[in-house]
Amino acid sequence: MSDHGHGPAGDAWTDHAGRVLSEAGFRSGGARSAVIAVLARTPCATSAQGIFDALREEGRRVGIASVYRALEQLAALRLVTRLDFGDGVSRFEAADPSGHHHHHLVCTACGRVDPFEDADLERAITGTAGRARFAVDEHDVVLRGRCATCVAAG
Amino acid sequence: MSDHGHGPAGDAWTDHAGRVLSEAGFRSGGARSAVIAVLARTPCATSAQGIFDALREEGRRVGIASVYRALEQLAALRLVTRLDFGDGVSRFEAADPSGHHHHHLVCTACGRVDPFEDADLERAITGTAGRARFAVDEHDVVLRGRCATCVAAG
DNA sequence: GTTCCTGCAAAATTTTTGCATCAGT
DNA sequence: ACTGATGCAAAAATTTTGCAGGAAC
Repeated sequence: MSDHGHGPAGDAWTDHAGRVLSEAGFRSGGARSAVIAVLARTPCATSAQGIFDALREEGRRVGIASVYRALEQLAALRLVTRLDFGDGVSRFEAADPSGHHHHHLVCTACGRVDPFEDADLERAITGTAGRARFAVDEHDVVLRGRCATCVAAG
Repeated sequence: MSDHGHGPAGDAWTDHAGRVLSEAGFRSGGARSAVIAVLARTPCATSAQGIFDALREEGRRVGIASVYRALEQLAALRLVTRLDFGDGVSRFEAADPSGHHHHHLVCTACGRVDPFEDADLERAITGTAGRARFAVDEHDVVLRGRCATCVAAG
């Protein structure tokens, strides 16, 4: 693969995250940097356990508590988005500082998660949010169904 | 209150649920009936613990395991919708057999959850689902922000 | 009477917290 | 040096499972 190690966020996001963190008064520790590195190269929602496993595989000895702490801080600073697909595990992904984002298709048969983007849907949500009696500043959309592979498998 | 005890689903839903359950070969036990009764009169997403508490308050001695088991069965039969607002607690609400449904506004300040409906949004989702490479049969939308009360409170 | 349902307790899972130690500024 | 960051272990919170007794059919 020529695109090795580059997720949707990539190095630009890594740099951005470091900048925001230091401006917020956080120090640059090893565990959090490692979590950021994994998120930067992960294309879509991963769990805390998934990040922990990835770090262990590359020989990095981190405590899973540090992974959770890092994710919580990153989410508070809006550097990562927290997602819930209803399987009892929180998932996380790097958040583009421009606000550009995608939503998710979840296969109810195999658990596969695919990202998708849809401008019409975003427009509709913007309209809905404008009419709501809440000051909306975030939204999540999850579509559930069967992926092409599972449909083909019967 | 003149509308005492009637949620959005009400008695019609209670009857429908009983019918679907018996057709699916389930017996009519006390715990599950009690869970159904609570769901029928609850206007919007509640947690298993909330249902358990409601039952205890009315003097019904149910095990929380039975609540979870009932909810799982009802969800499998599509009689209830399972929701996740990202706070680590699964929530449930009666599902209208017609497919008519609403989505949710969640206040990030006080935790309040309000339902809303939006035909434009539904249309957009239908369009998105049609273009997806998944066979979509379900969707969830969560809008997060601050409710009027919390906005007013500063 | 058989099989499912229920309640209680125990277990499993995911996430959070306490604390001594290490590292960044 | 001071203070935040980290790893480990213990705790907390939510959900699931095992099992004996009771209820539905």
